[in-house]
Amino acid sequence: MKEEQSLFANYLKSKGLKMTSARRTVLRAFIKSEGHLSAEDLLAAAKKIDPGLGQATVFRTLKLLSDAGLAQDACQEEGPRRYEHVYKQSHHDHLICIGCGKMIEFCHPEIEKAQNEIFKKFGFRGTGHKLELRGLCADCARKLDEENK
Amino acid sequence: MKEEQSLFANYLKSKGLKMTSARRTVLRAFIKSEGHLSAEDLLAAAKKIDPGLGQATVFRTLKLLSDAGLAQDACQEEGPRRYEHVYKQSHHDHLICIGCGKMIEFCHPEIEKAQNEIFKKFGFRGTGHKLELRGLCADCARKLDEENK
DNA sequence: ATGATATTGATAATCATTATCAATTAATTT
DNA sequence: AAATTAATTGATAATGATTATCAATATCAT
Ligand SMILES: [Zn+2]
Ligand SMILES: [Zn+2]
Ligand SMILES: [Zn+2]
Ligand SMILES: [Zn+2]
Repeated sequence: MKEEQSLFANYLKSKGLKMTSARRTVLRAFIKSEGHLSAEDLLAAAKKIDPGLGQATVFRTLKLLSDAGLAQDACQEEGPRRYEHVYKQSHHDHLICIGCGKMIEFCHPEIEKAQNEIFKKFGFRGTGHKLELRGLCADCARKLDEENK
Repeated sequence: MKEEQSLFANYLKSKGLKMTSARRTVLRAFIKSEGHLSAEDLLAAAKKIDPGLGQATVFRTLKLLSDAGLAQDACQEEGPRRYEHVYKQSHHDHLICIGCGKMIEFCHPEIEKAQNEIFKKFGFRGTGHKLELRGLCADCARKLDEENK
């Protein structure tokens, strides 16, 4: 928490940007948050700290947090963009049930390794990736089978 | 081509929907297309066949093609949704340069295999996945290094 | 051909995000 | 500590992509 604070502060200073109370508010709300949250979610959380906060500021600050390496956009389901913590957070990918929306986070080392091979093969300097597996969870698969019976 | 025609016709019939000239136009334009195209792209192509075609129809038909299994949405870069052929097309994933936008399609069997393991591990019935690797191509990496020199 | 129903294109509406801008605030310099 | 400079803010308008609405039209099983 304190660490994320100073990481963000350093980032801002390095870019000639200012640490403001609005940004502190958004950062605090983001740090307290969990999972994948949209700008709207974060605005709601931040307004509990400062009701006067504007929504544009949340969009702007979320982008800064992303540039600063504190946030990254999580799986791109339909709907608004969603962010999650990246600082001190282990990398993971997402498995989503297209029936009920349930989401599972996982990390598969071999996939990660294979991705590096791809980068090398095509002469790329890898910076990241997004992997999203989609399917039916056991419950939803069963339900579907019964319906089609 | 003829095959995609009849696949689509069958899909429509199975859903109680109608094969119309507008849908035939969109399908023809889609079949002739290559790569990843947006609704706007497809509208432009389809208007060359029938200038009176409405854009809403393209959005609607693209969704139908997707439901029918002829199209799927390709990598989700910023901007509008993009579709690509799926019928008789081998599966592939995408490698994108964040510098110049260059995109490479690849398929890595081990990644595919590992994904099936994940599905099994969590009791899912897999239906698909989207993997997007991001990085700098050799050219862009070199340019960046020189700038930061 | 007839009738029931799906479809069309035009248009308005929606949703998420960005741009604009005058007033305010933060960091620097005196 | 005040003045200076430039970035930031919140409100609001604008944008871009997509979806909803609806009266007129086209399709298809009968
Ligand atoms: Zn996650
Ligand atoms: Zn489920
Ligand atoms: Zn592709
Ligand atoms: Zn490049």
